[in-house]
This record gives sequence, structure tokens and C-alpha cells, in this order.
Amino acid sequence: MPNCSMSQLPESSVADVPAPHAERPRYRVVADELRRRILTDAIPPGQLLPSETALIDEFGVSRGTVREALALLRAEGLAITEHGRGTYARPVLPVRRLGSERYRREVAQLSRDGPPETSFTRDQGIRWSAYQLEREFREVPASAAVAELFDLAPGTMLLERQFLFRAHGVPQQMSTSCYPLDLVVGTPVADPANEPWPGGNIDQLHTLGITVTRIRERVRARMPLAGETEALRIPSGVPVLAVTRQTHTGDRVVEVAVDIVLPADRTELVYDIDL
Amino acid sequence: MPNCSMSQLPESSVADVPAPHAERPRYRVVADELRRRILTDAIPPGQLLPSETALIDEFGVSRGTVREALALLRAEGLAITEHGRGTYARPVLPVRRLGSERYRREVAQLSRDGPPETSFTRDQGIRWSAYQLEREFREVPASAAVAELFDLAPGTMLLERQFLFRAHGVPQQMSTSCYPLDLVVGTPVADPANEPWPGGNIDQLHTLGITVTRIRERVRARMPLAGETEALRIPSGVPVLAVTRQTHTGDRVVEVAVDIVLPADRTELVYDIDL
DNA sequence: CAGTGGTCTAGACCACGCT
DNA sequence: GCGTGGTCTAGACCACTGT
Repeated sequence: MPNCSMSQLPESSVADVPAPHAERPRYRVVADELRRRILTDAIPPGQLLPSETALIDEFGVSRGTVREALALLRAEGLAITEHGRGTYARPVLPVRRLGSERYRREVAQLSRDGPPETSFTRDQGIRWSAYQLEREFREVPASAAVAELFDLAPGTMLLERQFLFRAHGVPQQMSTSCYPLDLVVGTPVADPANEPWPGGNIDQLHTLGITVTRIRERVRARMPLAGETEALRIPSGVPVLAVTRQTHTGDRVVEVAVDIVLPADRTELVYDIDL
Repeated sequence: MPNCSMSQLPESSVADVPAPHAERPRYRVVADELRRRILTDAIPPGQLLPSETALIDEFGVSRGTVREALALLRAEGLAITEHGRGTYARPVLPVRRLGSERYRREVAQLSRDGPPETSFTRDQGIRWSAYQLEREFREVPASAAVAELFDLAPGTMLLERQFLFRAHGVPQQMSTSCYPLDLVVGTPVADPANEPWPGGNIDQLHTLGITVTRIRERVRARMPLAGETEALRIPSGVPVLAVTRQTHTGDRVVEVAVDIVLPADRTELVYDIDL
């Protein structure tokens, strides 16, 4: 009975005021329904979602609300939007599988007969003709973080090598790899023209008389930085895998890759642990 | 002086029309400046950003524009917002390091003297008293995907075990792990009351007379699903690491964890590759 | 050109956290 | 109660993609 008087309230007019969101906010209702359609394959990967105008009509909400719902789906990695075209259910991309076998020299040796390979062209059958490598070499003093990974004094001079790797025209990976400068200065390894080096880092070190005995990789994930979003063409809602690699000879660290950045929608890392 | 003629333009009135965005959109200008402050530590982790009202005044834009800028920073994982309080520079969380040593039985044995440990309590010194485990066991037929990971026929009955793992009250991990039902039915392993099992899966299998020889982990990253965001209390802009694990005895797969889900802002996976 | 999304404004009211 | 962010509307104009 306390509510009997409710209907008598002078509610300005009728639906003049945006109804209060006592329950789930409207943009969530829209997002939930679209998410359902995507996850149940009612809208299969790659297919267009209804246009903003259509959603305004279907749900009876304003454009701002529709756009908020779509922004949520993008942040969840379920949809991508292209200006002038529309919003799509996120297509499933072919996955690049990176196994730890890629570091074994025997595998590298085998590929000598065919096209050049490195630790990141294996596991996918990418051919020499299908990938490009942009690189830039510099001599820099070790930062505190890198020095710690090398177990060297900060300021020790390093050869820093930055790579951007494309396969089939699509950027697949950025990385920064460092050697202690005194290890490589004056050798073919220090010459950018020799990249990509068949057999990769492990073979490079082998030509310097160094046999790699262990590699340690630390894997994290995060959202891409601004530069990475552009360079790797990462759509919103897609994280990156960030791998830090230490290459060991016995207890000595002879190479460090600070941040191997891989778009997570196209990459799987595979590790075997033998017990 | 270059602006003298400006005031003579018949610009309808004065600032009546939102200036066209010939260059960078305004919300990006706001976001770029705030990002700069965060990354240069002008606003250190955990500290409040200016309020929306303050940003409206500082940049002379509308509230919608300010909110769009903040949404961008959240999506980049740089800021988190709390209703009624404000927006903070994202605090740096203590990282849980998960090394592959955690699977070695010798390590598990060592911990027998102290509090119970599993493969996911090691590497962090978490004590029995500091973590809780929620679990739910079910008997289910293998889906096509799981059957393939086991190399078994789809429909084979499995014991499916779901876990939610908390440390210090904070949810740290969700996972679903499966054993072939005929392997464990009627044994202590099939009893949820025995979890957490000291020494973890590897020790469980050992009591069944099975010695694990190899573990394969496949690591991917993605944005969390709706349920994961709630269960693991993941703020927006933080991805999850999704690990698929196969536990081998020789060539036989005796355990599969379909999706070990780890919040990426609190986790680092470490793998050693011996060559 | 029409249709799509991108940017921006002004104003309204609701809900949370504090003091 | 005040200040914070959360939700929503209505309308405007810009910019891209197609025919």
C-alpha cells in the first residue's frame, strides 16, 4: 500500500525523463545481447554486427548508449570497428605456435638446406620469401634492469638490436635483443646486413665459440603501449605477450632480449618441461 | 599578432560550435597528457588523477570528452577508476612468479615437512594459512577439444575439477583440470575433501603408480570473460594468461588442464629450456 | 550520393564514498 | 551534504567507405 500514491505522482509527462537504471544499465543490456549473439555464433566471426542506427531502433536507446555497449565489446576483444564500414565480430586469426624446440641447434642445422630460418620462423613453415625483418643496431650502456638480467655492472656497453618481424606482410613481433659489446664487436654478428641470421642467436653465438646451454624465458601479458599498437597493428581489446629471454652458457648470461612483444591474438607459446 | 584577424571572423558567435578536430582529437590530447604524467611518474602508481571536473577546467572540454580520455587510459591498463573516489594511476602489484621447478617432485617432497604446497603455492612462499581453495568436482564426458588434448575418443568419461585459488584473500587463479575417470574413480584423488593435495597433481598421480615424465604448457593471453572478471576481480584493461597443460607419462596424457586462468597484472611465468 | 562510424557539446539525474 | 564518478539523452558536425 505504501506505493498506491505512486501512479498519482505528477511525472512531468510520460517518458520525458530517461528511466532510472534501477537494475542493469541499458548499455550493458545491449552489450550482453550482442555478446550472446557473438558467442553463440548467431553472428559468426568476421560478420557485421547491426549498425549503430539499427541498434538505436532495436533497443530504443540513444546513440551514446549504443556506442558505450560497442566500446565494451571492443575492450573485451569480441569486436572490432572499422570507420565507415561497421563493427564486426572479431575474426579468428591463424595462430603462430612457438615451441621451445625452436632453440635447438640441430633443428637450425636441418634448415640450412632450405631457406634461412631463425628461432621465430620455425613452427609455422614461413618461407624466406614470406617474411621481412626491419632492424636497427646501436651501442648503448646497460640500464639497471638489463644489467641485472646480464648480471653485469650497469653502464657496461652493449650491442642493442631492435627487430620488427613481418610474415606475409603482417607484423608479428617486435623485440630488442642485447649482446655484451666486447663479445661481438668486430665480428659478423655485429653487422646488421647479416640479419636475418640462419639459425638465429644460438648459431650466432656458436660462431663466436660459445655453446648455449640454457635459455630462460619469463612470460607476462599486458595491454600494448601506443607504439606497439601501431607497429604491430593491434586492434583494441587485444593484449600482447611480453617475453624476457636470457641466454646462458653455464652460469654466464650471453644474451638478453628485454621485451619480445607478440600480439596475443595470433600467438601461442609452447613449453615442454621434462621431469 | 597573428591572431588579430581571427576575432573578425563571423564565427556564428564565439565558441558556439565545437571546434573541428583538424588535428588530434581532443580526448586524445587529454589522454596523451595524462599518460605522460603517469609514465614519467609525475603521477606515481596508486595516486589520484585530477577529477573529471578539474580536467574539464584544465583542458576546456566537455565531460564526455574527459570521460573518453579516461576510458582510453583504463583500456591501456594505466588507470583504474573507483566510483565516488576517483581515478588512480594503476598501482604496481606484487608479482607471482611461477617457475617450471614447481613441477619437480623433489621440491614437493621437501615441502612435506612444512605446510601443504601445490604446484601453484610454490615460488611465492605462500603459507597454508594464507590461501584458500574452492573446488567443485564433476563427472563429465570429454568434449571434442579436451578429447584431442588427451588423445582419447570424444565422450570418454572424465573427472573434471574446477578450482578457484586465493592467496591473502585475493583471487589469484581459476582452473579446470581433468583426469580420465577410470584412472581415479574410487581413489582418494577423486575426493574433493583431499584438496589441496600436498605435492599437487604430480604427487596425486604418483600415488596411483604413475610417474610423470613430461609436462607441456601452451600459453596464450586474452581479455577476461565476464565470469573471470568477477571471480578474479580483474580491473578493466588487464588481460589474463590462459595456460593449457598436458601431463604426460611417456606418450600417454594422464591429465589435462584446459584453461588455467591467471590475472596478468600479478603473474609471471618462468620457463627454463635446457639445450 | 547515402550510410557508416568518429568526435564533441550541454544538460540531466543517479549512485557511491566520505565527513 | 558535497564531491566523486556512472548512466543517459538529443543534437550537431566531421570523416571514411561504398555506390
